[in-house]
Amino acid sequence: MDYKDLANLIFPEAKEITYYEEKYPRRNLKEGAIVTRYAPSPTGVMHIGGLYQALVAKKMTEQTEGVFFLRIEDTDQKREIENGVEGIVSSLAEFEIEPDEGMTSTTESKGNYGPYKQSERKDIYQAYAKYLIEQGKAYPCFCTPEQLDEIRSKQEAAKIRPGYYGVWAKCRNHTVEEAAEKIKNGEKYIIRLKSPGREDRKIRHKDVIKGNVEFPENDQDVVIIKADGLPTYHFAHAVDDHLMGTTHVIRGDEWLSSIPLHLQLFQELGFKAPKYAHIAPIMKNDNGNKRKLSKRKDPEAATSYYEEEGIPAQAVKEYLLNIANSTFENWRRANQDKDMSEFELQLNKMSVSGALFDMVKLLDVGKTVISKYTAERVYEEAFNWAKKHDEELMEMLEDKEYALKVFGIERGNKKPRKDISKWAEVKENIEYMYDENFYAKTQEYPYQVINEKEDIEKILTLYIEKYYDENDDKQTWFDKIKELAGEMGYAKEVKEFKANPDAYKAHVGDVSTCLRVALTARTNTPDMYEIMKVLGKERIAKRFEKAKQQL
RNA sequence: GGCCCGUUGGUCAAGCGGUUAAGACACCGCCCUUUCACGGCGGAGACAUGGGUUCGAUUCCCGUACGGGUCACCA
Repeated sequence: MDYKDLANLIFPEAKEITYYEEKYPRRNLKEGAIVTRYAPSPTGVMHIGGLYQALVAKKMTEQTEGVFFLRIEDTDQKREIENGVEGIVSSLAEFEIEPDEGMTSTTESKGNYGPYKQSERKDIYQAYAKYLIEQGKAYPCFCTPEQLDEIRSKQEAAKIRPGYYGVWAKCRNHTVEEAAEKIKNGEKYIIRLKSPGREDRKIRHKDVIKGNVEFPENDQDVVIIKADGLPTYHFAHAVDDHLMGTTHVIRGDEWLSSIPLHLQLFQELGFKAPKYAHIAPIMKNDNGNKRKLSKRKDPEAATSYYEEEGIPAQAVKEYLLNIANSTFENWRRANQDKDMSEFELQLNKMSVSGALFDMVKLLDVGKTVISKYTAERVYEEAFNWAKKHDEELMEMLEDKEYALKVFGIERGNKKPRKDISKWAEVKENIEYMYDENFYAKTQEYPYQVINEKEDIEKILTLYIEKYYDENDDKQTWFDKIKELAGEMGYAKEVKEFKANPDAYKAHVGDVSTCLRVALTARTNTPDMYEIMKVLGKERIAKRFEKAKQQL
């Protein structure tokens, strides 16, 4: 009996690997094209770190006319959650990160290198495991979990490196006959790699992001096929990425220390190893300690958070791109109207250590992004968001014509206002332009310099009766406020006031503020001329009446 | 604990042996302006630490401290 017989005993049904090698031919792509993937396990909601990886991977393939595919790593049935795949697919879609190949729903996929769900690739893994066994590079292990625990305890007690290797790898030394015997007796087993590595030797490797790294060789006889017949991550990674033609493995840096194992697996299987790019995680400051953004503790760790808050997907992506390559910021400033797909991301310029997530900066990106939108687009997005998350806002926005006027204030010019960073802020931002909300909620008027009852009353009365005309252009409109200021004995020019502060109680700016407060009950609003135009004289007059009553 | 990786202003970060150590966000001041924003100008603020190597170290080497990752029939 030889290895081949043992392999046949273990996997009698498995095909020759040449079958798969021929079924999945090399991809015909142009020189330098990157083939990479996003390969999550469907174990929970999508994480911002996953989105980050997917974004980077997608961009690299776009830039090189390569292929980006979505592979589902569901080899651990215990951890899988319901609708896990659906969640991943829809999250990616929400951020417009469309895979060229791979899963498109829980059950469907596209592309010629599938299945793209590992649980459906069992026969493939087994064929390659069989291939290794035939060559004596893998073997069945009959150790029970209890025995494994025992080994570990001994190792810990003796303060030596834990694991299944060297003299501790009992089943490694079984003869084929012994192994066959045990199998025939019905003993349970898994398949382990017979590692050719030695811990006292080093391997050097160049990671695309981390640069040169050095590790001891892998000497662990890791499990490659589990008791349920499915592969472990490591084995599936090697087989899949070989068959799918992956050129670059872009993944989280928690995998960096698996490099020796993975390289060894590729070596033993006779595959050409891909390039690796290990991305640093996105961190969070937790009482002075840095830690990974956690789904449990940090709401902003879930990609759904951004949709709920109404932070545009584009803002999230631009922020992420900024973390990836800080040169993005400069590029963005120089190319304000270009699509971010034109920015050329460079893997080797990515930071080797994890960046702290900065919500303030994200929101700033959001402001800039939204400030560039047309009123129409702001309306559409805000309305869509409101439909899902804010009924009151949705009702406000039902009158589209009016809403467009409101969103059109100081928008579309060279220096648009940057006052909305996310859709959840819209209501607070425009509320006062809606009479129903305005009258229901306004109790206090924050008058500033001009705050005496008679003065305010007089300003409001004079302004509406004598000065305001809806047909005035902006200059005339403002000149009239100056005239009003003059009539009231205030300085018509701020400069005049500053030059001679004792001659006046206040200046034209203070008059404006007084009007603004009476009109909106705030000190901070966009251009008042435009606001008045939108409201119309009648509504202005009504608001002034209320303001007077409240004095 | 072993093995890896890292450490430039509050945050994100340029930098590759000689720099006044960029820039962005946040902060402060000024200007512009009817106000608020926007914009412009300016300010404060950093190379973790100790040893080497070198004419010269933020940059190279070693140690220390701190942070992160990893040591499963999880990915």
